[in-house]
Amino acid sequence: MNRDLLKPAPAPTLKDVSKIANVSVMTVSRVLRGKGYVSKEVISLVKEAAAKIGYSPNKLAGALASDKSNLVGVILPTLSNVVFSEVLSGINSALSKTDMQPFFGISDYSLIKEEKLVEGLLAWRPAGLILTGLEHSERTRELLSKTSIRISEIMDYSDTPIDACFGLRHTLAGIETAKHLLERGYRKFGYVGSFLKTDLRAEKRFNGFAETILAAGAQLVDKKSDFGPSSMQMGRRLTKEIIDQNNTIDALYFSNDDMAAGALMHTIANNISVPQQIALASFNGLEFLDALPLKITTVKSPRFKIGELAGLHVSTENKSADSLGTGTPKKVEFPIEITIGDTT
Amino acid sequence: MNRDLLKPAPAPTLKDVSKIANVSVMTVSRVLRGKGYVSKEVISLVKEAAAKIGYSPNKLAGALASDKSNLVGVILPTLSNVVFSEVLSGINSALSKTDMQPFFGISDYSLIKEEKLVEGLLAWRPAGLILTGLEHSERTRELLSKTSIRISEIMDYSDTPIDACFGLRHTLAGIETAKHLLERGYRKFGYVGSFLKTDLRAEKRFNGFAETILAAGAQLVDKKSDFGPSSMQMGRRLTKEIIDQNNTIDALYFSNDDMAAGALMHTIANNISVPQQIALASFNGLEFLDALPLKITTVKSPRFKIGELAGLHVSTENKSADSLGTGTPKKVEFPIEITIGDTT
DNA sequence: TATAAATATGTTAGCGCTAACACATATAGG
DNA sequence: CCTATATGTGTTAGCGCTAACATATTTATA
Repeated sequence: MNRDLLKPAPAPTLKDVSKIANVSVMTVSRVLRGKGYVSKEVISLVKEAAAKIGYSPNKLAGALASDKSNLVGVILPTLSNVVFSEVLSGINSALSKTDMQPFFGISDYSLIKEEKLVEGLLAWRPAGLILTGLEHSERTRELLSKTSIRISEIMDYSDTPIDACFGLRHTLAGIETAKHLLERGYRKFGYVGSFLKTDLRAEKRFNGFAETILAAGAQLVDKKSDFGPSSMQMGRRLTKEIIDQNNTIDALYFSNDDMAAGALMHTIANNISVPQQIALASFNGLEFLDALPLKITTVKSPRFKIGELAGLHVSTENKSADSLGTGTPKKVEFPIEITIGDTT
Repeated sequence: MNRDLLKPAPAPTLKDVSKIANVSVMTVSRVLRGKGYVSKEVISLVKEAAAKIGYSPNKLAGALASDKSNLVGVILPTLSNVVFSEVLSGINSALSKTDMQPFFGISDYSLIKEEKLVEGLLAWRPAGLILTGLEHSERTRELLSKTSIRISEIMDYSDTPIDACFGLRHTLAGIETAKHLLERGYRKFGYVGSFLKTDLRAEKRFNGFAETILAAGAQLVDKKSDFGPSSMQMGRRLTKEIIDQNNTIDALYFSNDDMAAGALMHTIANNISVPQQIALASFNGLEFLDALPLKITTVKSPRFKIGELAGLHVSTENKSADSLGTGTPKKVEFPIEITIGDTT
């Protein structure tokens, strides 16, 4: 049978259910939402009728009428980095415990695309919005300021978020990593990154790192960066380049674990001893680092947890959720925790 | 200023715009949707008015009134596997070229959860639905059969999908991998998997694999499986176990690349020569394999492409999209392509 | 027993938008 | 010049649902 030819029989409505159950539409609505007073008998009557005709509530109509949707918009810069699928996983985990429904957009690290996405998602009148990062276009801020929905800015941290924020200070992550490497005695540094100029948080880490080592009189010998998503392959390739071109570098700092893991693969494949010949440090603390032959020194980012908190925040009723009191937190700064591995 | 205290000024409506532009609501609607006849002058008038008061269309109302939404529901088994973030990425890539808006749910490889998700997503009257796999609960099928929206089943392949399907035959993938290993002379096999009994596609690959080697008179020496998401760590751990407990195994087949990569790390850390002492083969062909010291023999799955095709399918108008003719394809079976690496 | 409060239903009036139709006016074709 | 078609705008009537109010009826409470 060709389902394209079947004319779409209109989906049953509350009215259809109400006719069968011999009650008013409103009563059916009450039963199906579990709101208001309805007698036991009517409840089962209605539920049977609804089941019988396969009633499916129309949330479009419900949201329009009640002026509240259970949609939550999520904007992430990319999906090609596990970091953000883990964040999404955390968000989903929090939301799936409520009746909230996540929908999303990918900004490709572009503030302009973010703006378009905010505009588009806002048209669905969501109950909340989750944005990545603290940097937004002027117009994005304007759009956001005109609404009163809950907003979570994630992955980065500021004391003055638009509404709520969950993350850590990336400059500080760079600083702490630099301090650690300086303590270990490294003096000639290289940096290997990706998403040049567009990954603002990686940029902050680099800046914190660079300032710290320079202030200590150490040297930033070279810096390799490329456009496009970070990956083990890119990390391996750029590491080969930077090592081949600079024989004085004694430590490399990476924009993230993927890149550093690629570097480690290069050292393994080329019998370069780590950390004796070169030290490696990065950022994120991804789970898979545990499986590598050498543990890479890194800084943990609580990705799943951040997603959970953000999801929790946007799915909480407006009233009860003060930064004071027993409500869910509005600002959480995660401390910088260096995981010292075998590579430094 | 406490934004919680600001009473939410109701968002401007078409009516508000129409008053300022001195035209009817319908004309404003026409301008903003670019549908129907409107004079140049009125168009700019209306656009100015809309911009002035910061009008944002209410898609809930629009979708309800026109009985069509641009929402596309996506159900994936997990986000903790790059495979599915790449699929999601492909879906997003296709949809972002249209005006379709993806929203999603995670089934945790459970058909019951999938059923609940289908029910929930259907309540938003989406234009299409993307499901992972061919297996669904009876009720899921019933729900789906009652609707006439576009449905893509992805990752697996069947000649008789509900509506459309994009993927490859997993049994065949297992068979081909087995054939390759048999050709290479391996005879004593081990299998290392995850998501025991719940990852139906991994199960199909294993079945195809096992039947083929047994039929050839070779031996399945041991099988290690664990619950929970696959990962390099799990792969490394289970590989250590299976090797330590079976000194006769000469080749290992893995449920996927993550697991196999973990195995490779184990062999590197323990100076086990691959493929001389033990061969490794797996499934997916993830990009990051290219960065490993040894290329793992695997079977490519076109994850991004599948996502794109599925997104394309559900975002296409119903009429033009036959399996015949020039429309978008409804069934695409990807051939099994073994990438022979250094590990077999 | 009177009366407030809780329980149980129904009625009315939209939410913000668009389809469908009606009615103009302009332009084209013969 | 007159009709046929294209262009431009407005009116009416919902989409399927819920908030708010109205009205019973029952159950507590003093």
